[in-house]
Amino acid sequence: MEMETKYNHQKVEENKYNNWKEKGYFNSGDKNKPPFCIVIPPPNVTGKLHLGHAMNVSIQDIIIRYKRMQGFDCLWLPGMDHAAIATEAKVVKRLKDKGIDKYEYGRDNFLSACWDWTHEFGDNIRSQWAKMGISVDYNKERFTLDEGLNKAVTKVFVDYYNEGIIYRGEKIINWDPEAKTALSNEEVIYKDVEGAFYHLKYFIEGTNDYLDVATTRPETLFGDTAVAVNPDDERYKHLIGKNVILPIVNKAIPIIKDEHADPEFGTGVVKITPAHDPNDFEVGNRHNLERIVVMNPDATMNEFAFKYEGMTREKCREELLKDLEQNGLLINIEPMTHSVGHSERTGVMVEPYLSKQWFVKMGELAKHVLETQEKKDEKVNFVPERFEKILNHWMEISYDWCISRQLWWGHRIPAWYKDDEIYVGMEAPKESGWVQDEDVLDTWFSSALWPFSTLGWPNNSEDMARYFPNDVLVTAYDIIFFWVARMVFQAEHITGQRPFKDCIIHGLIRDKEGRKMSKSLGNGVDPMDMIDEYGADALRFYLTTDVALGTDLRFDEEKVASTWNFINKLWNASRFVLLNIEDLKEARLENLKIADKWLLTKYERIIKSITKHMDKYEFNLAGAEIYDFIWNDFCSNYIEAAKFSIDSEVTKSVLYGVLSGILEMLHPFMPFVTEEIYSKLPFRTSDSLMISNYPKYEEQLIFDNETKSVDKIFEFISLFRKLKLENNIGSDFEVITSLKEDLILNLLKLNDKIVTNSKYNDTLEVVLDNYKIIICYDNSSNSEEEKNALLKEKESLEKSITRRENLLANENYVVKAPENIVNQERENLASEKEKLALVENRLKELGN
RNA sequence: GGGCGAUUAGCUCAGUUGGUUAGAGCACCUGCCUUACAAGCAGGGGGUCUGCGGUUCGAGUCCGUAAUCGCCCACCA
Repeated sequence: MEMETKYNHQKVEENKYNNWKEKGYFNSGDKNKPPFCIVIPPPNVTGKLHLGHAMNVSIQDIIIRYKRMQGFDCLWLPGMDHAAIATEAKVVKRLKDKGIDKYEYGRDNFLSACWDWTHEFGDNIRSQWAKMGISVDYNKERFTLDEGLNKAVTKVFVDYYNEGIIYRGEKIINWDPEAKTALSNEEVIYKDVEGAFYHLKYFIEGTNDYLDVATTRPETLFGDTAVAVNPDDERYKHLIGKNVILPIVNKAIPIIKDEHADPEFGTGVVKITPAHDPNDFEVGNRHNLERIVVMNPDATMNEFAFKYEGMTREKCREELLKDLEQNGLLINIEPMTHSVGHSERTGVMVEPYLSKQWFVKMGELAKHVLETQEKKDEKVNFVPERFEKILNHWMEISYDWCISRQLWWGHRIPAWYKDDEIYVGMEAPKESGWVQDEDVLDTWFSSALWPFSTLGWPNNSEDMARYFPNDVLVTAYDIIFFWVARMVFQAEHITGQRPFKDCIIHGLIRDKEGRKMSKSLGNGVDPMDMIDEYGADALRFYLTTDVALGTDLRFDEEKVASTWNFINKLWNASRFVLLNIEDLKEARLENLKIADKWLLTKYERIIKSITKHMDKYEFNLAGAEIYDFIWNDFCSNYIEAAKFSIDSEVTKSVLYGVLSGILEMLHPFMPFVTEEIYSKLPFRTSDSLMISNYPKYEEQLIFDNETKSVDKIFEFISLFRKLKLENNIGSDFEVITSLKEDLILNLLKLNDKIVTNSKYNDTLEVVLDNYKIIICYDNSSNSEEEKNALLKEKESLEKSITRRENLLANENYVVKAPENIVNQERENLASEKEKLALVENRLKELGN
């Protein structure tokens, strides 16, 4: 048995993962066990995993390993997301760097470049998963763009089309001029920007009067087809029905009345650009206004912008303002901050843009979810519960979902056109002349089907029957809108069931100052660096136990280091145990002494409590309790005591039993080091800790009375040490005591210090309940310090006694509080009174 | 404008259904190389739980209210 004195995480974590994998421990499918299933939130194949992923997969692995050890047939299904727009952007850039233009390259070549990218980054992600130690079943790995998922996506599209849930329509959508595609509302991020309110003169036709029209986007005026005033706005009532002359364009457009114009806002007059603003689009519908698109897909101005054609929207604004000013049409510029939508992926300003796209009609789907969430046994249970509100809120406000994307990397829309006809189906129409829609689907459309498409749906697969609905989904709260909401309504409409029973929501990882980690701030931390430095076990334990679920974590490397210390502690405690039980053949919990009973009781209680926490996904609490148990109960108390009886079979058996249990309890959190230590046990029940059993609570190993008295003994030991230290008593002392407890005499190293008559004159009594030791020492220089310590203690005891006496004198308290609480209070009062008496005695001896 | 969360020790965070004198890690102070671990051991100091009001025998915990910070959603011509 050899173990380094210092825990070497690199050595310990090496080679274990592949061994587990090769032995098939990650595989699912044992029909003799009850099923348990989690599907991984598929990471984008765009890059490498960050700390958020590390936290996300750590939580899942903890749950899966815990359930596996409890005898479930666990399927943790891995996979990745093709991430349509994100990946496409990366591949476009990669090609561009090589001097290749996407459109010249062509669709087929481009897609093959995307697949190359996918394989490359897929391998990368898999190797990072391996470093994290996550026990996913690679036999079931899926990709959101693989054949089976494509079939699922197509079927859903076709069915929805036939049900009238999916439709094609011309609407204002969010347009990303960089990626040249439509976006959903969720993919738009609003940022406050310093802009301006440009006040322009719209002359009233045939007069020298003008309306002051304020706009933040003057360049869209080429698409103006009206100006609107509020019907109740007295200032403008007389103008309704007249025309204004559109500046620069010199075209007459009507002044209309519409509720959309807010008399309180700006000048109360609003220009109406139906093709470039969602509100104006609605106004246009109400008044049958023409829709004029004035920009090209790349957000340069088109032919409707006359001489500005070809300019970017920014350049156009600049030039236009100059011209307006020269013509005396610019009244003033009023600086203002307003919020402007930006593309989540490319970061460019989103253009509200009139365009023909495919949409999912949300009304009924959302309503169904809201109804299901009312049903206790059918709803998705959020942990923490408060996040359910986010789901419900999304369902309440949901507008139709724009699902078509003008991209190539993704599921191609199964619609074909021939003249004015549309065909939607699983296969292309047989006749010639049909042309397939060029567009692909929003990446979230396919990931919304993930909980069941990965299990073989729409085929009637065994996996589908066995593992759906999934038991748990784990994700961060920022993804509820994007993904969770869509999985829920898709599953409930398509399968009639919730996608998963429990939805566990964790927080985001920030830097130490609480800022988001980002490339531009340079404050990102690579989980792989942390693993190199402290090991995956330390990182996993830290990420999953430092904060409660749902709360953001401020990443602090020092805490990872301190988790490493904890593992080092476990390592060394194990080293002690293993070095001393090498010859143990079997563990027999017989002839237990009180210290053994004490530890076993604590141990059983920990099992009970940890199990409860694990079942409620309270990993932070489970972590804190096991940490405290190992460090304090097991190491500081039991092992220290065990040193004095290390040759006894009982001690060895208890050390073996409790250490094994500790390894089992800790294994889901830190699989590597626990497996390493487990492999060094003199005998074990299973080849690997991974497939051994999670400890079960055993009532017969609870010894309440012994535990109470040993607790008292440890309390007494602490008191002894404290008083000895407070009174500056070094090693020159003797004791007078009738105590026989080995625990006390051994741990305090008093065996050779017991006398009946001491050579020292000064004494210090250490008393707690029935335990009493008189320390004899030379106090010539210390009496003042002892006196001060005693006075301090006296004061605090008196304070506490008064508090308790008042409490117990309160009849309401005695009558209404539970009996055990009151009794406890009485006991404490009595014991404090005893202590006080002793303190006062001693003070008298010292001459007070 | 609507909603959610947070506010507890110097820092980062726990704190179950209200119940002894509110906990941990790190940092700090004192004393220790005690043969598992000095990345350790034995002790210690440090908090009127953001303010105010209420319910209760009893409030960090429940209710109301105010403040500060953060996030989400909506609006922003």
